Amino acid sequence: MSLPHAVLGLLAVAPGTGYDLTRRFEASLSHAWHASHSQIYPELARLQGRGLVQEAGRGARGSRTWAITDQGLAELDRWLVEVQPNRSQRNETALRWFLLPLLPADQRRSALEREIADMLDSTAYLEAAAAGSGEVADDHPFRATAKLGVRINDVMLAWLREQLADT
Amino acid sequence: MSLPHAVLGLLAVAPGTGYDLTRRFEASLSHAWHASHSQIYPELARLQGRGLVQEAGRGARGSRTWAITDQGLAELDRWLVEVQPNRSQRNETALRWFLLPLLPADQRRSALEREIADMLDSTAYLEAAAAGSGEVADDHPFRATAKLGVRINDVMLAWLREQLADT
DNA sequence: CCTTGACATGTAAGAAACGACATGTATTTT
DNA sequence: AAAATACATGTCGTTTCTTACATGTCAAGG
Repeated sequence: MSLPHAVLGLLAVAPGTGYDLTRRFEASLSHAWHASHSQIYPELARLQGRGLVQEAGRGARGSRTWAITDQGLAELDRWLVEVQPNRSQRNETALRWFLLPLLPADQRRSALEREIADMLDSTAYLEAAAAGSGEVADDHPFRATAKLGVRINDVMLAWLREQLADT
Repeated sequence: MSLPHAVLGLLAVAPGTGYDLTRRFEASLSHAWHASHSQIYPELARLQGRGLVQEAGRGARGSRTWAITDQGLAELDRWLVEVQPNRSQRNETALRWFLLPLLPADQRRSALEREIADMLDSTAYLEAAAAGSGEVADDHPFRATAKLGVRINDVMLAWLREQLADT
């Protein structure tokens, strides 16, 4: 169960509201861990109960800004360093690519074309992130990861095009 | 919910028992979709109820061999071609890599070293699969996907080493 | 002969996640 | 001024997943 550590990680970069975290999950973590607001709000309450986050102020529209505590930072470090990683994954795209060879050639081609189109969208998005567009500029700690994403996408795109050529 | 289609996909390659499918999930699908036997047995029963798989014989130790039906193949194709892919993921490794920049340098280095070691193991495994070791030899439909896995691992390994050098 | 390990199938309780419901405020656009 | 959109927080029923429990067979090695 990685949700609490994903939330702690995002709050370690900057404090934020539940709403804000929901968007950051979509924007930065979408290729790693998915969570919706209906998970995030209860998780913030649990983390507060454990003393790992605290309210750092209230704003307009009843918003509550959360910040990670020292205990929370310690827990995040402990998890990253000491806890045995769970390498199991759930990635529907990977499953689909795996099963693609089972399709007849014409259907396989159109499926591959859809995947290529989606991959181009994804790459455009990641390249913007890797360039640091708009965001916190150069101190942005996740720049390197976005660059990795771009490289992986390049490899995947080349593979998809090979598959299409071979079909 | 991709579990039923993952099971159908594996049965489309070759019939098998629940136990056998459990191992094939670990061996072939571990980088795409995780499922344990306690999910697989009930899922086979549900798929049978929908007419998508059928019992293809019984063997020693009370084993039941399952095969995909024509209806099952049709459903699998339909899902691959018509159903809108769900691009959300859950990948703890990706989450960890994403959060790595938050660690102090010395801890980050040791975490990176562990990741590199695990990546080497994974690559060795995938290279064997891509070469078609032991398995169904050249008609093995998932060879191409294993090759993609190897290429992605190469990119990830290079990135990890860069990160380590930069830390 | 006995033990260990791989083969083999299930169930059940609890945790996690999803999708829909529910409500309200502030800002921007028409 | 009104409407639409973005901001904002929550809950609830259902589905899905995990972990542990439970049981039994067959083959190989000591």
